[in-house]
Amino acid sequence: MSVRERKKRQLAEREQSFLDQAWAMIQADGVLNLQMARLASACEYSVGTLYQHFSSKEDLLVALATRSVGERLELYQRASQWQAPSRHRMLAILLADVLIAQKAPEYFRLAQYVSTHTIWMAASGPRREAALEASQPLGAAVENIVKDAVQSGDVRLYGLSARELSAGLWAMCEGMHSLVSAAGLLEAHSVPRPFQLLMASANAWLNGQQWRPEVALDDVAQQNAVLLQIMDEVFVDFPKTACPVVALKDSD
Amino acid sequence: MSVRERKKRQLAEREQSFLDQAWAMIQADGVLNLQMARLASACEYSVGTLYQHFSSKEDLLVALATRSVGERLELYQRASQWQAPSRHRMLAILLADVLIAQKAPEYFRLAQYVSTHTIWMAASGPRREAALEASQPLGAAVENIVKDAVQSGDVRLYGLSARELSAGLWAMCEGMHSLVSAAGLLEAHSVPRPFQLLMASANAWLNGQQWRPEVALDDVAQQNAVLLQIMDEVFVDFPKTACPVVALKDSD
DNA sequence: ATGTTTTTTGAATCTCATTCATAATTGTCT
DNA sequence: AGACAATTATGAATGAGATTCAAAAAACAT
Repeated sequence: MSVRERKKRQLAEREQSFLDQAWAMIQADGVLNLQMARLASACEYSVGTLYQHFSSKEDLLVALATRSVGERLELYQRASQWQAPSRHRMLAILLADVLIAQKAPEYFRLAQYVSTHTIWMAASGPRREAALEASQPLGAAVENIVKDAVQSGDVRLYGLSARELSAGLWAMCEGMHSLVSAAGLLEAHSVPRPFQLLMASANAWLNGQQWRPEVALDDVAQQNAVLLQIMDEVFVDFPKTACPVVALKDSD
Repeated sequence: MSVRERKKRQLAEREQSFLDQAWAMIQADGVLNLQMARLASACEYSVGTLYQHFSSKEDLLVALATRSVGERLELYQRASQWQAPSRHRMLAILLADVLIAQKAPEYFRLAQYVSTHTIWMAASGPRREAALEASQPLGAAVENIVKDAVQSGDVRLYGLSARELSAGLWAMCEGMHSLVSAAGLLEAHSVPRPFQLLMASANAWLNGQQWRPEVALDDVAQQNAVLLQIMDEVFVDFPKTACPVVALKDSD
């Protein structure tokens, strides 16, 4: 019966190669220029075969976004498992997203594009299910931090669930990435260094939740120190120069 | 020379009628099903004429999003000019967006779709400029509140500009609307009543900024009271039943 | 070896956005 | 008014690309 298995595996492999290729093409030319026929022939298959895997282009895009959750998750889990105060771990989650946005701007663009009602609804039902399923571990990683925080008395839930509590920060993070990716918008509103602002704003939110240890809003040095510490201890493999979040007040 | 004037006016009127019709069609069938040819013939003009106004479909969508800023602005200005503590006025801004999202869900979907890198970049440069320009008054309305707040000692800027300070809340608001419009996402993460959560989270952020008068996080009754007051005094013309933000803890 | 089922193929189809040569209208000048 | 020029409007034709599906190939079963 291992024939069945092998078949299935080969199918899955082909699907991955389609996605690999699609990702490469998107990174090179942007989502708008991805063409199904081009993709198929780049993978040395026919369009028909491609359509056996994905019911439509949108379906493929959702699959792609789903798959690339993997890298994000890896960083989230590092943050979640880091031996440090819960508050610092929450900041590490935000920083993870910032680093990804730096490293692969197309990642967030794709995620944003795909979660648009228009595109989202054009994907197949099962594909959407899978995408939601894949995002669960991300939520779980954050939930894990929140639960630790509650347990150690760093924060109180006031009747909310851990997921609900973190949703505010989630929204802030998503929102800032959206604003950033709308070229010119933040500049037009005189908001430079959006990611630094995100971190500062997250600190305000955490303070507002009375998430210990609280940090003085004007103590930029301390806030930066934490971020540098995260870079040193959690995201060592990222160049510190690629971290656009430190130093909100002085220098550049 | 009034001939020139009349011409110009008629041109503008035609453009509006295109946008009116496009908006109606989008509300009925969604962005995905808007067809340029259909739109043109519904307006009793040829496609060519339509293309004299908009360089592409994306261009039209951006124009549409730009125009519908108007209604939003009207609500923002009410919030901005309301005679009430600055903190309440900030909440009124958020509530304005929630009310619009309730009344015309397609508004936020369109805005989100349009601010996608993919669509945004496919619009013409001047159109993008105009869109950014049109969003200025929204920013100004908020900025106005922040400045009042600073003046009356309700909040401190700590070296940020008024716009920068408000960007965190802006991101949170945008982000939550994005999350909401990705069907099933919040449900999958067990986050019901996102708008209530948004308001609660905004309160946390405001507290974190030490924005006076501070509010106890667990005092749901007081938080609700403020929202109801806003509905009563600022958004009287909206049915209170259409306000999905009150009562986070009990009832439904 | 032969028939049957499954997979793959890619040319043909279909849907639209976009263009542009032509027609219609408007404006100008005598 | 009529003749010529400039501007606008038209919609059939074009083009780009997603999607389909009848036919061919491959895999499988007997």
